Amino acid sequence: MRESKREAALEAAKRIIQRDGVTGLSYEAVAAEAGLTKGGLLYHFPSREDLLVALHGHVAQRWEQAMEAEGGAPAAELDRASRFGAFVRASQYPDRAELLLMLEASENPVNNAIWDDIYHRWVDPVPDSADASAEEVQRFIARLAADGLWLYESLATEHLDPELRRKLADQITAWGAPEASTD
Amino acid sequence: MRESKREAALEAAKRIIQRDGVTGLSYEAVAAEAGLTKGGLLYHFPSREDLLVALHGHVAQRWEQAMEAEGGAPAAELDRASRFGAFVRASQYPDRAELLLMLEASENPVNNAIWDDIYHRWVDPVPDSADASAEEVQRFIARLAADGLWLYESLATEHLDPELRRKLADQITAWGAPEASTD
DNA sequence: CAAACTGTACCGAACGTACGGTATAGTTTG
DNA sequence: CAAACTATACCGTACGTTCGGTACAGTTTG
Repeated sequence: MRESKREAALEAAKRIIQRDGVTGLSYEAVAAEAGLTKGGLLYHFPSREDLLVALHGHVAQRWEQAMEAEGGAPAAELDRASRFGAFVRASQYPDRAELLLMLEASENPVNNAIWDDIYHRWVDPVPDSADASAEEVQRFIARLAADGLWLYESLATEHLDPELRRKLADQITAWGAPEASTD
Repeated sequence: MRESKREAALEAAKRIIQRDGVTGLSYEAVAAEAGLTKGGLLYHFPSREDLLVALHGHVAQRWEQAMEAEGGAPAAELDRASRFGAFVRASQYPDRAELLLMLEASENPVNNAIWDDIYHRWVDPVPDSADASAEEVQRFIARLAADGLWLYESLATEHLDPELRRKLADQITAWGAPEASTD
């Protein structure tokens, strides 16, 4: 048991957030869920803030791992089309905890940076409004559609039919990679 | 005639949620913001749950009013293209409180119904996966892109350039209404 | 007509509990 | 041995909720 229930605590914290939202995240709840005591938790995370920061890192890392699994490689090793394809495919399987945490992060620069880093690795920067070509606009809209799919699946009580979901992902991917123009 | 502070309290609650999230919504905070006392608030909203339900209704109504303003008429009086156009244009100006509340609602059937009603009035139903035509898929993706735009503007620290934002909205609207251009 | 009564809209203080955090002493495990 | 815990007790505060009271407009009734 040496070397830590820390990971277990973070996984438990993630489950609690999925179930009860960020408000439900208390030391006692996490301790009960993870099978350790409040004292043990406080040993790893001296304050609730510390727990939250660690949780952002943990969940964000899992998200990037999911995209890497879809793409078969880290972002840096993929061309733009494959990178975007992995991003879109991963958007089919959202995690409620991700959405809740990203929202929570949007008001906190430190946590926001955690998510921003990953975003910057996987999606193109926002085009300049002045010299935005039709193609750039189309690619950005495809990215927004992927975000929309992700949001939809996060919020909707009833998930989309897997077949339709795949159709949507394929079409969004196609629109996001006009021509075979790689980097 | 003595003025009801009920409406003022709901507006105050909305501001508090925008600023501090749902967690920040306490009787004391709302009372201070709305200029009445905790006791007075309790008179109108006997429990925190009651306050939240009323707030969902209030904010959702404001959202629909924004879409009606964009479309120039209630959803029922608009054809599909104009309806979707109003939906997309309204998506350019998101309200952080809306996102937070929609998220909160997604776990509560009563509150969820409030938002669902409006959604059903303004966007097409999800296509059947079996007989989904390419056009239906395209329209649904356009709707997802509008949601993505809305999410982006809700979360991003830096808002999009208004010119680019308009370009995006126009293009999304065009994709959402293939073969028919009513403007 | 006025006194009594009713309902609505609040105020203000208090209560109980949950929670974040502290403290500390003991126990397992690599 | 030291890191990684367990177990228990405690403190202060924030918050939801209860409750008794106030002010006043309108309605009823002797």
